[in-house]
Amino acid sequence: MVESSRYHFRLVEKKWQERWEKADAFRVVEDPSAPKFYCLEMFPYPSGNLHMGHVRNYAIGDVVARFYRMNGYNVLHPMGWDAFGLPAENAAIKHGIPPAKWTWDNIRNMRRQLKMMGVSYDWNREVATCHPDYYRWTQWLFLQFYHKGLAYKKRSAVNWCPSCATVLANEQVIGGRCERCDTEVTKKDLEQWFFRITDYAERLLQDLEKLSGWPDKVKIMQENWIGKSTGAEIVFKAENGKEIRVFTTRPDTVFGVTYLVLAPEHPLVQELIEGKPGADDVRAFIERVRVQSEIDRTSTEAEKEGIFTGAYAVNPFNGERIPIWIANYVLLEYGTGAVMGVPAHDQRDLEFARKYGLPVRVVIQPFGQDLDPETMTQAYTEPGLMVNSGEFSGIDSEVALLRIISCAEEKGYGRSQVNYRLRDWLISRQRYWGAPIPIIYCDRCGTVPVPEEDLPVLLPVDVAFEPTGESPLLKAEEFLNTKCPSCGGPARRETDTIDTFVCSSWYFLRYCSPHDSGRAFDPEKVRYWMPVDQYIGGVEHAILHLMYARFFTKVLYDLGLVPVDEPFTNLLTQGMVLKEGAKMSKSKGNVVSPEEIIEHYGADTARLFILFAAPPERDLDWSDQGVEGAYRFINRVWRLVQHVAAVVREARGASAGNGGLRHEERELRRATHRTIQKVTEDIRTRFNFNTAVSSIMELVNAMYHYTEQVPQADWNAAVLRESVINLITLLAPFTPHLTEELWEVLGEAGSVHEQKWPAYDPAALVQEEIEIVVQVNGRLRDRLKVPAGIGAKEMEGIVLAQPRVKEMLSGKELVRVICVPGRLVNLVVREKKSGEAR
RNA sequence: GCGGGAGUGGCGGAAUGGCAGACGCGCCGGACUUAGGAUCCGGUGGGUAAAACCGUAAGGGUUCAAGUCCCUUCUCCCGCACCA
Repeated sequence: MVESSRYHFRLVEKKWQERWEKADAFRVVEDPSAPKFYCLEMFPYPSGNLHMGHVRNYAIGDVVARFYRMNGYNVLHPMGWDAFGLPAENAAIKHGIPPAKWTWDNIRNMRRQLKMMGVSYDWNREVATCHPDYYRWTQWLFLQFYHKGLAYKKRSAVNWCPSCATVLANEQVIGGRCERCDTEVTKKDLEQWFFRITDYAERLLQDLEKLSGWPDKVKIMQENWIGKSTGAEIVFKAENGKEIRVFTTRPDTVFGVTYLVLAPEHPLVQELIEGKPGADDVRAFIERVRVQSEIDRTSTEAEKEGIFTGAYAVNPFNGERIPIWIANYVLLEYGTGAVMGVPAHDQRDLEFARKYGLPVRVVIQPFGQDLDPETMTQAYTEPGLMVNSGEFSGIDSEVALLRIISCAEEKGYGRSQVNYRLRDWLISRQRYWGAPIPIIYCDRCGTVPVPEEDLPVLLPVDVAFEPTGESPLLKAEEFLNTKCPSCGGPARRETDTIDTFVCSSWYFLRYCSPHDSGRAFDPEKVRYWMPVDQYIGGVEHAILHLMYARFFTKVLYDLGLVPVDEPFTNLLTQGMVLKEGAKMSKSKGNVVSPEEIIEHYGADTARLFILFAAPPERDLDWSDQGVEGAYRFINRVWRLVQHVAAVVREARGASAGNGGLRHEERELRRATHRTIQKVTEDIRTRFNFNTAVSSIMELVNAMYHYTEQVPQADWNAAVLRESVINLITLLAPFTPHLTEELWEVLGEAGSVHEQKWPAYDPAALVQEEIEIVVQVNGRLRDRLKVPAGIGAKEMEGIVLAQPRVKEMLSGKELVRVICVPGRLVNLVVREKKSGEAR
């Protein structure tokens, strides 16, 4: 083997990155004559440096993009920056760098790192959400929502992160804590802007069915998040005449109601307790619950606490007078903020009733069993026979449920009702580094949207942006004070900025026409490129980003702005990159820096390792030794090609056929074409890059085997050439620099990345002889070479004729023979019983 | 608690119901070499002298045949979590 054949990855990677850039190799334009493929990876927040999760995400995306490009698709593969957000402000506060500078510096560095990876992006389409050319259109979209009545302002108790000093959307509260900084979230009463995503709850739920290319896991998470429940709203009347609406999924249990419970914040509570003897105690209770943290309040383990208000209501179904309580476990935000207590048929209610000595009444009996309301400890929640329920007694509860709703509708004290857990999307943020909400407040005209021609509402520079809980823009006088677009009088701008999830809800549309200065996106180009054919990113966005992007797409579809109502046809959610079984983090000190790895081993090695180490959906444990392995493999390929390069170059134009080949060459051809088949299927149908790479490794092993076994003078140049050319082509999406260099080494024309993806030759896969397995009672007993393509009967004949098989069968009775053509023969035998022989 | 996913060599991981452990790492041996932490070749689940046999979290079942299908249990991970 040639000695001086070390692969100089540094020189090679740099060389090709420069050439690709110079040639604008991955630029793409609409081409109606070619099938399109939109390959998109979630764009990163420009935190300053790529991390291994990015490397994984973008390595996967690049294989997909390159694969489809080689398969004749016109591939859109863009990259950009989710560039507004809190870290820029926090860094600015800490280091005294303006957020804009910090962000743009980070973008520059991460762009450089991405280019080091050799990812095939069309950099002409790069977008950054913090650029006025971009956020102008984010603001424009806000206005479209506003005009459609989908953006509105309301006062309510909202989630507040004391550390970030801003409000959070419901989705951004994870287990009572801030999604970003893990601080415990509190409630604050504020007037805020919302998007009416609940109007789309049903469609967001229904259309999950269209997403056959999404993992079930993600769809289930969204389904749970939307949280549809069907039931009824029933109106109880309080003694003071006020209506108390309750939502229930079990209207069939309405005759079992023995009390009502309101959320402590329920607007009716104050007037209900007015003048009642225990009013002060109730007020004290409410105060106590209010200061309870969200976590304490909503934890399943938390003690259910309540207090009687002193007031009563009437059950419209049976006229019964029932006490009205308030309790910490009833949430104002869900349903109507009031529930009916049916202790016999709801576990929570039962526990509450037992604690406070409230009566328990059974109204549904299980078939063939008697419930004792005095002693039961488990609520009965299944269907059964209606009892104690007036005219509905004696019928099946599932039937009664519907009749009770009809009855309520007729008499006007209830109706069927669908309720969702999904809340409207709170998009105001009391922070600086975001797109200003394009709204102006005028004393005379009220809330006035900024006219479209006045966009963008520019974010002022030189603002003191320390988080105070109020928007820093309040202190920017020049920004704040403006003229009313309607009457020209003095007016104030809205000072809150837009949640960054809004910015990332439409970036995939902007990529279609990133430089269009007259509109958010060009409908014709969107029509050509959308929807995204393959979206790739972390599962942590399963709810937040992916649901918001779906919502945006649906709204824009309804506005006639885009032709699709789902943005992402196929979704791949990659697993995390771990080190020693734990998430990489600075505090654990187990962070592996992509840039260092690339400098030490090269981008191809980093990419290959990360694709080979685990299937993409699974978590991947970073292994330094595994990286070494990938590095070795790349050098092994390099040496192999160097070794055969002269012969392969000579053989240009020769075509390999099956005729007249010796055994070793037929085997090599077979290995080549089997690999083409395997790699193609692994990439296209399952994204199993790990097994695709392993099969390429097998091909390399087979080629080494050939060059060792057959003396160089006897090498079949055509067969060898076929192998090498295919090897390089198959490997091209994984290790683009190495393969491009080898392509040149072999003197091939053009770029390997412009080659047509190979198709396998079925004839090359044909074997004359195959090995089959002989089993006796399912246990492996022998292996046997038989001619390929023979049928079951012939196989059976050959096997039974084997001396070894005859020996194994002696003294036994052959009961049955199972033949799986091409695979195995299983002989089912049993001991001959002495009596029945012959 | 509810919902989802996963348990396979020393490790990462392969296996349309049909040879468990492909490929890689690690380890062992050989070759080449002044040298090898480079490279090439071979071996490598346990067990045995060799077989037999035992092995895919545990237990049961279906089947000629189960890592794969069904039931029960355990463990771990993820999501939701008083949702009325």
